[in-house]
Amino acid sequence: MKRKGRVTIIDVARAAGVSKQTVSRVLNERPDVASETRQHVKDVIERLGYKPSALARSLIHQRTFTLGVVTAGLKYIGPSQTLNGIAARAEELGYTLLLIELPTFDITNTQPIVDALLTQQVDGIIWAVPEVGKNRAWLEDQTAHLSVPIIFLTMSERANLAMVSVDNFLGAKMATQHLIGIGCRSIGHLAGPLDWWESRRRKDGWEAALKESGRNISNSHWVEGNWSSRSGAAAFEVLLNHFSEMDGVFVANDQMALSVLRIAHQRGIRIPDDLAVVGFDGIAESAFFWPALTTINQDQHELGCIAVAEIVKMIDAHRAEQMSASKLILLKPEIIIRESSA
Amino acid sequence: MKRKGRVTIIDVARAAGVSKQTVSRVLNERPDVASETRQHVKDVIERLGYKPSALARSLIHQRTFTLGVVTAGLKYIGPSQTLNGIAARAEELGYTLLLIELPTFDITNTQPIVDALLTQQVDGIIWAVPEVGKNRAWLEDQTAHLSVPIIFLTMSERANLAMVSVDNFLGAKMATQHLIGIGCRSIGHLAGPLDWWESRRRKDGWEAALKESGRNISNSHWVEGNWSSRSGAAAFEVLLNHFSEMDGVFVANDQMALSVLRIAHQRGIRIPDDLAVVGFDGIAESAFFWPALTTINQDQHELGCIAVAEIVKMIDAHRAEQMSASKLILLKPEIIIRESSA
DNA sequence: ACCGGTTCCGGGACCGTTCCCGAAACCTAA
DNA sequence: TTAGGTTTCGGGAACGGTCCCGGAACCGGT
Repeated sequence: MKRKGRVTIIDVARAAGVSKQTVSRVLNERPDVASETRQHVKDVIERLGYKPSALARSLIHQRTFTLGVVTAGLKYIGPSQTLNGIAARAEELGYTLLLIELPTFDITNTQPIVDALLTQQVDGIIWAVPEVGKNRAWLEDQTAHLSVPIIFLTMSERANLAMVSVDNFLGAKMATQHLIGIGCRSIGHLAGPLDWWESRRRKDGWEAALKESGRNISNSHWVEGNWSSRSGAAAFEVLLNHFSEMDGVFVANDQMALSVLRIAHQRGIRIPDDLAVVGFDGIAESAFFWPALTTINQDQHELGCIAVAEIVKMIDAHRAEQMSASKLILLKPEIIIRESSA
Repeated sequence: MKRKGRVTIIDVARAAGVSKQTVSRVLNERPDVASETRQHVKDVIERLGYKPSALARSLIHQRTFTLGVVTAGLKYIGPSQTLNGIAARAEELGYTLLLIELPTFDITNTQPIVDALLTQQVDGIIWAVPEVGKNRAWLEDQTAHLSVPIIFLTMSERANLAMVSVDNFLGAKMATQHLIGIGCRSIGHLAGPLDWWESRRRKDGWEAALKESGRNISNSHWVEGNWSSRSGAAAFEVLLNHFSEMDGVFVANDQMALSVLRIAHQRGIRIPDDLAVVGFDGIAESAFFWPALTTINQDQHELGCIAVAEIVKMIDAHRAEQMSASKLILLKPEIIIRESSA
C-alpha cells in the first residue's frame, strides 16, 4: 500500500485532485472551500490515514505549543504530584510537554539543559526543581537574555523573575502555633536538610512562632534530617536526648514524622499525651499512620496547575511584545488536625 | 541588538562571511572545513548565541529523537518511579520525552492520544499505563497499522506486541510461600481492584501457592480493596470477621498493608505472632512502618529503563527496515523480609 | 607546462506545511 | 451586455536546516 515515508499533504492533494493549498484550507477549517470539495478532501484524508506534521507547522508558525519542564526527584511523591498538575493543566490549555529530569537536585551546570530546550524550540520553560544549595547560581547571568519566558517553582524571591511556591514559612508557623494552642510548653523541630530553601523556611516559621509567643530557642531544640524516614529516626533520637522536656515536635515532612511515631512507640512515649507531633506535606498515607498524623497539607498538584497557567499567560504576552510584570505567587497551605496532636 | 525572530544559520553565515553550508558543516563537525574557518564560525555562533533548530533538522531527517510517553496516575508512587527510569535512560540514549498523562486509568478512547503523538512525529511510543478494565480494547484494530514502534508496560501477554512488566504472579507466589514457610496455617489475601491486571495476577499467585501446598481456598479468604489505605482498612475488617482463624495475610500493596498494621494494633492482634503480614511494592516508607513491613519489592525504575532500551532497539530496527521479533520481558521481583513476618 | 588528486567552499533543491497574492468562474445589478 | 463583487481555488515563496552536486584553488609528479 504505502511505499515509504509518511503520507503528506501533497499525497492527499494528488489523490483528491486538488492543490495542497485546498487541503490545507480543509485542515484548518477555512471558509473558502466549497462544501462538497471539503467533504471529498476529508474522505481522502480519512482513507489515506493522513496526519499533519506538527513539525512543519511549528516551523512556519515559529511556535510549537510545547512547554519545557525541568524536574528532579520524580521518585519522590512531591515532584510527581507537581508534574501531575502540570500535565493536567497543559493538556487543558492545548500544550504538550517536553520533560527533562535532572539526575540530582544540586545540578549547577544547567547550560546544556536550557540549550536543549531552546533547541527544541519550546515556547516556555517551567523550572520545577526546588532550590537546593547553589543550584540557582546560573540565574544571575543566564536568565536575563533568555529568549523564552521561564517560571520557577519553589525558590526564594528574586527580582524580575516569575515564580510560584507554597508558603513554607506560613505552614511551619501554623504548625507551631497549633502546638502552642494545645498547650505544649517545649516545642522541638526536626528540620529537613538546610541546604534546601524549603527546609530553611520551615525552620524559620517554627522559630518565628516561638519568638512571637515569647519563648527562646536553643540549638538543642532542633536537629537536621535529610527528608528520609531513616534520617528522621536518627535525628529524633538525638532530639530526645538533648531536649528531654520536649512535649511537642514539628517535623519538616511526613516521612520523618513516620519514624518519630515509630520510635516514640518503641520507647513508650504516648502520642499525643506525652508528645504531640505535627508533620508537613499531607501525604495520603499520613491519615493511616498510628496514630494518624496531624500535618500541614500543601497542594503540589495545584502548584503545577498554576505554574502552567502563568507560563501560558507569559507566553501570550511575550508574543504580543508586551512586557508583563513578573509575578510572585505564594500558595497557602492548610493544617489537617488528627490524632497525633488532638 | 537582535531584531525579531530567532537567529538563524543564515544570520551566522552572513556575519561570518561564509555560506550557510559551511556553517552547517561546522555544526555537524564535518572534516572538510579549514580549521581557521571553523574556529571563526564557532566564534560567531558563540557571539550571536545561535542555537540550531531541532525542528528544521527533524523535518529533513524524518526523525525527531523523541519518545512519546503515555502515563497515568503520576500522583502515585509506582507510575512516577517508572517515569523516573524512563527519563534517566532516555537522557542517556539521547532521546527527549513527550509526556502525556491520562486523567484516569480506564480511558478507552485512545485514538486522539495516539494521533497527537503521531502528529508530533515521535519516533516511538511507550505506553506506560497499566492494564485496567477494557483500556486495551483499542489494541485489536489500532496497533496493527501503526507507523511507529510501540511498547507496552504492565499488561497481559498478547501476540505480536512488545511488552515489559514485573512478574506479579511470581511475586505473589513468593510472598505466600514465605508465609507458608514460617508456619502460617491460614493465609488470607487482601487484593487490589480486580479490574486491574496486576491485581488479578497477584491474586492468582496467592492461589497457586496455596494450591501447590495442598490447601483449599474459599471466597471468605480474600477481600478486594482499591489500593488505598482507606480501602485497606475496610477490607481488612471484613477479612477479620469472615476468616477468624487467619494467621497470615498477603496484602496486594504496601499502602493497604499500612492499614492492616494499624488496625491489628488497635485490636490487640500481635504482629507477627498472631498474624504475619506481607505487602507488595517495596515503597521506601515500608521499612519504617510499625512493625517494619515484609514486602515484595518491584523495581519500577528498572522497568522504565528497560522499556526505553527496548523501544530504542525497535526504532533502530524499524528504520533499518528489519522486522524485529516482538519481545516479552518479565522482571523478577524480590522479597524483603522484615519484622511483620519474622 | 600539463594533469590527476585533495582540500575547501558555495549553489540549489528539498523536508511538509502555511501565507500572500492573483486568477478563474459565477452571480447580480445597471 | 458589461462592470463589479463574491466565491473558490492554485502558484509560488517562506520557515531553518541538510544533502547532492559541482567548481575553484592548491599540491606534487612527470
